Amino acid sequence: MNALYNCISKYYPITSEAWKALSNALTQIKIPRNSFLVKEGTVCNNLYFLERGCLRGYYSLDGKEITYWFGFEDNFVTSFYSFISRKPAVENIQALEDSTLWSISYEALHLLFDAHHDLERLVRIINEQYYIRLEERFMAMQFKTAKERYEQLIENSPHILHRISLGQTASYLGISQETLSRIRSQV
Amino acid sequence: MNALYNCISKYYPITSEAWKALSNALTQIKIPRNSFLVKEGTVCNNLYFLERGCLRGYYSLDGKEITYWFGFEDNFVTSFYSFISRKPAVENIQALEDSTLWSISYEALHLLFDAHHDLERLVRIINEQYYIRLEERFMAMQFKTAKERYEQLIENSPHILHRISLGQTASYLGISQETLSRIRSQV
DNA sequence: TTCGCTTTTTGACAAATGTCAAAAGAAAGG
DNA sequence: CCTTTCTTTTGACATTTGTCAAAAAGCGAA
Repeated sequence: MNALYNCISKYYPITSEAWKALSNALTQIKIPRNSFLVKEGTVCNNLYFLERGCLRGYYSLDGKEITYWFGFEDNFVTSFYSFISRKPAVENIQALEDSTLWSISYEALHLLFDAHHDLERLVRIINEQYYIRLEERFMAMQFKTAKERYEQLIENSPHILHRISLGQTASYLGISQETLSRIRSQV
Repeated sequence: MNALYNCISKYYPITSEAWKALSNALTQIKIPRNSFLVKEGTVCNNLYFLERGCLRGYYSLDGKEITYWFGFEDNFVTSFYSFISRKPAVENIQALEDSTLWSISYEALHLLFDAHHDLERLVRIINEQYYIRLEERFMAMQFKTAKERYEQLIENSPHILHRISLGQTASYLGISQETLSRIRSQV
């Protein structure tokens, strides 16, 4: 639980009462490689913190799997749309490695919000940071060529290249596996 | 100020004290067509609510203006990255029509957060909804063809087509004006 | 209406990327 | 060590989209 504490402290230092309440509400879960944390069509009722391992989020489109996200250590994870709107998820989240997470339910989290203004602030701040990251990715997707996006990935997230297969990385970049293979051989 | 009250009530009904405090912190501003609400290189110190008019956000890239966002009535507006991180904005926000907005400063907003848990919750919830919208646009950009994105725009935001020029709409969709013109003639 | 300006459309061609199929390479299990 | 399976690379070609230039259409002011 230390990793989580350190992680949230970087966003906003909550009081020790708030931390105590939060840690009491958390459950540790371990899932094996290839198993699912979220399945499309079901409501995602939990917010997770990924302590160890690696996950990917993907959509099914015309029989293909399109990866839109990877999660590594110290990432918060959920089907954001489903968790917030309480509607069935349209995407899957799957473990790419054996993974250890901490889990809190929607209900428990919102009870904590009522009791601890602190915690709601923490989540507001984390949300904002995740919004900014998404915005950056959106801009890159709209304005940059495949090659530029690949170079940006090397720059910003080199770990992806080591832990993720080419096909899934290509999907994440919004290009075909063959195109990524060719870009890579140019550099 | 009614429009704002109605708008936020749809997200989360705040107490009348919180509303009183909020409305006291707001300033009305009116800006003429073509003037700037945010200029790149400057820190955006305010969060705005657009009561009447129309705005666009754009980047300058290789001498071209790339529009990434339009705002209409009942939208919250700011350079999110700049407002949150307190760093200079990389984009511009410009009025496309004479516009009326309500403005609150970063400092005032955060003082209100301290005093009214309510208001912080409201903003958390609004942020979450805006996150979901961005996520949807991101998915469309990654997975859909220009034509599909255009059809989705007709479906979701037909008002854009009436109030925005073709060139700016094309930029918003991430395609060239010529391509959009050709797509339009096919349908 | 007519002139001048802006926006939209069209054509010709180039560049980027996708698709399909096959070959090469790497990894895992017996 | 060999076989099987999965991943990556390569080739040939199709499709999508971009770029540049010019024509056409729309629009406001005199």
